[in-house]
Amino acid sequence: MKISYKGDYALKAILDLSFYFEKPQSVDEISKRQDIPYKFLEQIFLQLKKGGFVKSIRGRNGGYVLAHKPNQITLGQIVRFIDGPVEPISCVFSQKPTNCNYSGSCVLREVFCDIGKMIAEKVDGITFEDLKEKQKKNIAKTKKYLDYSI
Amino acid sequence: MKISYKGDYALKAILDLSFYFEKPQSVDEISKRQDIPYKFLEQIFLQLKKGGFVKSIRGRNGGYVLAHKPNQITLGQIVRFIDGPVEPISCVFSQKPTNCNYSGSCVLREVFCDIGKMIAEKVDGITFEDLKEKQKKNIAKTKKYLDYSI
DNA sequence: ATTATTCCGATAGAGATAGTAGAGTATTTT
DNA sequence: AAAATACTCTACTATCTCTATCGGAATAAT
Repeated sequence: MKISYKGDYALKAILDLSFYFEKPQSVDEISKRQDIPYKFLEQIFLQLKKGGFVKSIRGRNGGYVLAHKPNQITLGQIVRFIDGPVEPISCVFSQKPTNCNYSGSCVLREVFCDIGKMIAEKVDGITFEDLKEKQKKNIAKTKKYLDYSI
Repeated sequence: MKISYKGDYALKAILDLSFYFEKPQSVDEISKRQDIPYKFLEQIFLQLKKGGFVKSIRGRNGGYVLAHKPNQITLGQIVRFIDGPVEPISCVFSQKPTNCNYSGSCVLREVFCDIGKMIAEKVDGITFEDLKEKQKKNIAKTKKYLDYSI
């Protein structure tokens, strides 16, 4: 698993929307709040919409909202959608027969398979509701004021 | 962590050498045994040599040998050397201050930090001695199976 | 001298990454 | 009706990384 800028931005965007479940947020607002290049974020949202993660409201006062509740979207779903499989090497998930000499018994493959499972368990076990709640707590702890009106 | 072909080849090469600790193996032999493009493997060995993982013997009957015993080389060392940090995102390991809005309390960073630690623990806890022994056992099993099938 | 081998620098095509540009469409407000 | 806001869509670019490949020089054994 390697998170690209695009993936990172997508996660931040979804997390941002999680704080405003019902109210559409414009690309411009999110771009500024999360410090993401506007035009890049535009593209990312189009992709996230195609993936069924967000819905758009066009026209003035429009923007994006989550297509599902934050507790129904996992970190893993977004990561996989944007950056592909979370496994560290293709032989773990590809359909093609491995070209290892000891294909059936490749010890390296076994290790990476284990690691892939560990990662998957982690990212599939975290929802954006979890992240949102955790962020709220973190913010309370650091006593930082934030303009999240909920 | 994302393992490239180069990284995969490097791991296979080191594992291969682990079976012949004292006897130099030529790039040609390893290239054939592990099904790795010859010229690519040449480059990889030069890099591994620079990194102090292998030693070379030039000229006829030359080749490469491990610079240390297999139990003193970990999977993590090679992966990091060839493919860089095992952490899934740069904000986890980079020195630069994060450009998160909530830098001190970025929940995404926390998650990826956790994952990075999990991966590091795993790859740093496995030596090529471990892999070698495991492979031996796997081969024995396969052989047994083959004997039965005859 | 011949052969086997490492050493080294250059090149190249394909694809990914991280954007940028600009015109078009939909909706609301005035 | 017009203006303002905001999403939609296609295309483009510049840089980098990945995965090699090529040709030859240096070294050592026979």
